[in-house]
Amino acid sequence: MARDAASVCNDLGVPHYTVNMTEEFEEEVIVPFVRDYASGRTPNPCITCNRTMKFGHLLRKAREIGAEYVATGHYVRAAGCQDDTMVDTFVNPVAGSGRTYLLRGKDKSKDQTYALYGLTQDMLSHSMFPLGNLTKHDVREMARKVGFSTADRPDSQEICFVTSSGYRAFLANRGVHPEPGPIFDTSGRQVGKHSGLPFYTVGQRKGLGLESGTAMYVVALDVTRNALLVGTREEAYSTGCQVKVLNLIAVQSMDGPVTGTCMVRYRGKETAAQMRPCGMGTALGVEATVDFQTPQFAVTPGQALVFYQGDLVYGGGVIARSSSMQDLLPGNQK
RNA sequence: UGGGGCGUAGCCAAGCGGUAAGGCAUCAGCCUUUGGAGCUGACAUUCGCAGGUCCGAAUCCUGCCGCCCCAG
Repeated sequence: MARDAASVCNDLGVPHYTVNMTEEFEEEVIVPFVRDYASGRTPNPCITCNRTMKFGHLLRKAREIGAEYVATGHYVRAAGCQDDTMVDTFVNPVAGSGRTYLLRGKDKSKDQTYALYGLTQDMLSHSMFPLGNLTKHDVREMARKVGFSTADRPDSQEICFVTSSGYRAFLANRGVHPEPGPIFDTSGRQVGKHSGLPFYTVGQRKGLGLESGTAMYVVALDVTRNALLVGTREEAYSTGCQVKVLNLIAVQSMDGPVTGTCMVRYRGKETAAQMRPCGMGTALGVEATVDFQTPQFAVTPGQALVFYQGDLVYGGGVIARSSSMQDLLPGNQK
C-alpha cells in the first residue's frame, strides 16, 4: 500500500510523506472495535477510521504542512451552497462558504457515503473527492493510460487490520474469551449452543450448525442471558430502529420528523423511511427513531443507519436497537 | 411381546419394481474498504442388517435389530 502510494506520487511529481499513526489507530479504531464486539454489538471500524484517521489525524497533518484540503478516493461528492444551487467543492473549492453537503457518488454501485456519514462540517469543507463524478471503470481506465502501477490492483479486502484468520480469531487474540451459552428460537425453545456472543452478529446464517428443517438466522444477541436468539428469515426483519450518536450533515439540527430514505448497512439497498428526533432523557442515549416503509432485514445494533434525501446525506447514527428486538429482549439492553 | 406404524447423508425428507428429488447444515468460489446477507458450485455406487423373488429392488417376500403409538 505505502509502496503504491509512493510510486504514484513519484509518477505525479508530488511529495510523499509517511506518518506513523499506529498508536492513534490502536486507540481510536481497534480498541473501540474490540469493546463493541465484547459488548454484543457489531461495529463498523471503517466508519470510525474515516472519521478519526483519514479526516481527523490526516487532515491535521495536512494542515501542519500547509495543505488546506485532504483528497481521498472515496466515491462520494461534497458540495457547498452558492445562492440557491449546490456547487461541487472539488470543481470549485471556494464554494464551501456555508454548509457543506455530502452526496452520493455518481457511480451508485460504488457509493461510499455510508462510510463517511460521520464527518463533521470542518472535515467535509476541507475535503476533496476527485472520484465522485467518475465510475470505477473510468478511474481504472485513466490510471492505465497514465501508467499507474495500481491501475489493476484488485478491489476487495476485508477489515484491513484483521488477518485472513478472521475477526473472531482477532478478538480472541485481543483477550475476548466469552462464555458459551444457549441458542433459543423465537418460541423460547433451546435449539443449540453458541460459542460466545461476540462471535455472532444479527442476520448471520452460517456457522450456527442448527439441525433445523429450514434456514435459521440470528435475530438478536441477548447479553443479559448470554443467549443467542434465532428465527426464520421473516423473523429477522424489523420495521424500524432507534439511533444514537447522531451526526447531521444536511442541517444544523433536526427540529421535527423528516422523510427520506435510509440504509442500514454498507452497500445495502435504501428504503423509504421517516426519522424523528427523541426528546431529552431517553434511555440508551437514543437520539432519534426511524420507521421503515418496508421492513428491513437484520437491523443490527452497532452498525450505522444513514439517512438520505435524494443523493444528499441528511445524517446518520449508530443503531441502538431494532423494533423487532423490543419483543425479544424485554427491556434489558443496558 | 395383542394390534398398528416407522427405520433413506449430520438433520428434515421425496421416491413405493427400472437403476437415489428437494430443503437445512457443511465445504469451496464469487461479491465486498465492516460484520453479515446474497449468488454459484460441490456434497449418499447407496436406502437399519441378513437372506430370498425378479432381467432388474430403496421399493415385493422372510427373518433379525432398533424406535414410536394404541390397547392389556
